[in-house]
Amino acid sequence: MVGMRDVAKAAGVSLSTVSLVVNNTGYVSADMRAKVESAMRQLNYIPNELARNLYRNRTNTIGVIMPTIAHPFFSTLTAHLQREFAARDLKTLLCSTADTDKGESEYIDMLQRHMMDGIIMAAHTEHPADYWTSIHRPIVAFDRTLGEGVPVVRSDHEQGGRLIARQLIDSGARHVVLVGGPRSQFAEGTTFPTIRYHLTVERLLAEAGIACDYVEAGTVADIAAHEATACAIFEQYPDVDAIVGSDVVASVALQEASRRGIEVPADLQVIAYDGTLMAETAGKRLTAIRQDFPAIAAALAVRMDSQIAADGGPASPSKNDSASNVDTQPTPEEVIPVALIPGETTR
Amino acid sequence: MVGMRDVAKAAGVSLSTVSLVVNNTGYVSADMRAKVESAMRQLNYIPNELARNLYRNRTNTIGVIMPTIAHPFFSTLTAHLQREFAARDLKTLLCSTADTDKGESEYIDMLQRHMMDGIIMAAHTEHPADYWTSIHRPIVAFDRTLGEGVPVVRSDHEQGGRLIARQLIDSGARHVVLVGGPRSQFAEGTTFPTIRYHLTVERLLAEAGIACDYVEAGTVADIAAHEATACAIFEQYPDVDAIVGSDVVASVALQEASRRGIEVPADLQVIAYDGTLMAETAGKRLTAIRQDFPAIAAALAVRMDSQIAADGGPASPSKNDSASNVDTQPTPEEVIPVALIPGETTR
DNA sequence: CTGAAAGCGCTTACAG
DNA sequence: CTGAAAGCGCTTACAG
Repeated sequence: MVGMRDVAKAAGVSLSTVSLVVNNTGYVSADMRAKVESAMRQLNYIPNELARNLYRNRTNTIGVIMPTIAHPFFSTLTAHLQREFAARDLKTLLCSTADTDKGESEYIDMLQRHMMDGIIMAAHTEHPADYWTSIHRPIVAFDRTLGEGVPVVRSDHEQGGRLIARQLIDSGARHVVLVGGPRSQFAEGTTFPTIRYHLTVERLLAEAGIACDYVEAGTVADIAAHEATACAIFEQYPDVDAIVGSDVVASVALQEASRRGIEVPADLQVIAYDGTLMAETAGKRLTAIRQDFPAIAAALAVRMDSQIAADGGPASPSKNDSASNVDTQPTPEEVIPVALIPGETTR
Repeated sequence: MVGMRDVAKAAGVSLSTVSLVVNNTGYVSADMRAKVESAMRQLNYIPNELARNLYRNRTNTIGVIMPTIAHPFFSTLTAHLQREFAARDLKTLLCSTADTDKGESEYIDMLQRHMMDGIIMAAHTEHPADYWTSIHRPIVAFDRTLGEGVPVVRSDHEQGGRLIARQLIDSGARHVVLVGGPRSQFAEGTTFPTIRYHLTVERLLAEAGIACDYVEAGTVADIAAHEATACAIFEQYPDVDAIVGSDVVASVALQEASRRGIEVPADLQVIAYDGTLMAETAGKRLTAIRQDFPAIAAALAVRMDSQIAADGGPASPSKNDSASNVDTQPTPEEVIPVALIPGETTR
């Protein structure tokens, strides 16, 4: 491997001069620069990023922790995140928990060992808040509360709930089935804000006197379970006339309705929550609550910027129980609006 | 940051002893080990991976170059790749060209700068073969030929074509429309083997005297174009009675057929090529040629293993025009069988 | 403006 | 079995 030393020797200059040229830093006379550049070309010199990484204690890599990239929600989110990061010269490392049998802890470990500069946390976690707040490295949460000092970006699920409820009420729905994650996630103080749309829908429908049942699908990574759940709805609630669930659930429910000869939207309305590509490729264009992926990704990246800036900032005075390198402002929570995109599956 | 030096000092031993304990290498007496371990715990020592990376000239990271992770084909492939890599303690770096406006060259550059140990190349490329063969670092191609010394793993698209043709012939199709990438990719010596299934289908249908038209969809990353194309088919070929395209194209075509009141599969058959989750969430379960993602990922990972082993191997004798660190056996091409999964969209 | 030196935090021969 | 030393390939104060 040809290194800076070789270039320096060939150009007849010192190591530091080569470094200055490579990094385009400081002042180097024109002919020095020329000599170095020609030597670099001659030798086909390529700087080794690992050495820089060590010196700077940075990898310019952000990990994205999520259940599985195979789920359209996360692949869409990740695509947008990658765009934001790339614009900042940051790389995107895939950290799927379901695709690898690695838990979040292993990825956090990698963060601690400086294999990444920060982490976007978008998977469910069972860790108590003090686990997350004790990490003292750049973390930004997507759609879940991890404790003081960990900024959160999420969609406005209450608004999503209101939009769904209004649609259902206005169109005269009478028996709504909501499909979502395990009901245990609804506990007070849950880290999992997604379910707020369910709570909002339930409340508003109750006020309007509309029947509303909740059906548990498996966890987000268990896509087969979603399919089974969607089909089972029709057995369990033969008079259902509206189904609300993720894009996957909604698509499969729509397919099953068609199989049973149920008219959509006349006899059954279907609303998808997420609004990924899959909402457009189902049997009909699904009416969907669309999460604003570009805005979410942009907000996450901005938060990450400041977490990283704080991390690189003034070293903490070594009393590691009281001080942190990372921003500990009262947890900022940024809420991104959603929109109801009318499709062919609602009246 | 607490480093090995601090641990050594606290434990009253030398740096190397700490290193031996951390890496669990060589022989360390029990009480030495105990002292070191307690010091590590005390100080909450976490090894800095960057230093190791520099020494070993390795990052244990594989980049996956693809058009966009938002496309179900690539998100599925990537999920499986990540599983294989994780089992080998390798991380997966996302390298989407369409999601970042970065070309493959930028990712290859990162490979050269040792920011990754290897690359899986699964995007289309306009570079001539000598570009790829001149890189001399671990690269494994998925479904495209990049030149001597770059191993290829691909699905058996000829078999896929035969399965499709047989299905269409046996079911009495009379006017088939094939949807695929730009026809220019069909040139002799193309780097893009995917289109072989189109060629096979065309040939077999011609032999059977069945009409077959080819319609160009946009590039794989341009999903909106796929949707438009699928709809346009019905205008352009009113008597079409079978459509073959990617999962996305097939799903949208099926949706459009339903909108037009066309009976599937009685009056129109639809076959999806890929067999991702999306083939299951369309209006009906799509009959699909399923690419064997687990097998593909496994094969890619095995090839990557040996490319990396060769890369770390004996240094080339510095005559960089004749020798390479990387395996230059006659290009191995591994062909993975596909399967036709019957669904509700064929007769 | 340029060069010699120290150092990023670890690992690994090599003596003892 | 343990320690002192050199080194991974670069960067950045610091003298000249």
